[in-house]
Amino acid sequence: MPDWPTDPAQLVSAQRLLALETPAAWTPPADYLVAGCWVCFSRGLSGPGRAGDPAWGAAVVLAGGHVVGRSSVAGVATAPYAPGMLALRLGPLLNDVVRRLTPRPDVLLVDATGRDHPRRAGLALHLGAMQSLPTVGVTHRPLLATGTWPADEAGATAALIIDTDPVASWLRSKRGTRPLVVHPGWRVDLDIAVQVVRDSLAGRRTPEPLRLARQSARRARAEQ
DNA sequence: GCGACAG
DNA sequence: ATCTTGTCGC
Repeated sequence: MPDWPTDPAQLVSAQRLLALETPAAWTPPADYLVAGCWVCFSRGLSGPGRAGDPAWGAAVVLAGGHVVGRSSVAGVATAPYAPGMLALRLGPLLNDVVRRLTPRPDVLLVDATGRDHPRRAGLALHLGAMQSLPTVGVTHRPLLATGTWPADEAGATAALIIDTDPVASWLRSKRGTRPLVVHPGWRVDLDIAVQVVRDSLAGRRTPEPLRLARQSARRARAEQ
């Protein structure tokens, strides 16, 4: 496995190569294991931050709605946040958390974009490629893509496009709440990405693997 | 030139 | 991103 890029020029170059790759499409098996990963920072931190910011990462694996594995780690951010460069800030820590995760999930949810990115290679795609793991991105809003919201009905979707390319999808995960953005990641296409997120909702707005990973990361922070 | 900009 | 607080609608 190659090392995680450590400077902006290296990341941009890695993203350009990543965008050209065409790995075999993945489809979920019956009773697949779905994981989520999350990073949280010190309370009160605001703005883009900087390299060395204390950070806590966690990942949770679910099987049929039950937690079957967890990992968490205390570490640091490796760069300030900049749009299109999130992988430089969070990549090494998330890579570490996911590497320690057992059992190995079939698919991983990441709070980041995929093809909705200046070089069509957001962190959800990048993390999956580094881990050889199918990934799905879930964010509150698009990075570059545009599209109107879906109907206010649970499960409704609407296209998010860059130029004419559908790169992500709005998904109304719960009626009466803001829709999520679902991003196909490594080895996952748009329809499968939406299916995986719908499968993991458990009636809430936020997919259960991400909600539990966030909870786990905050718990790790509280123990410091 | 200006604003917007995953987390 | 993170956090609190308040307010509204069911």
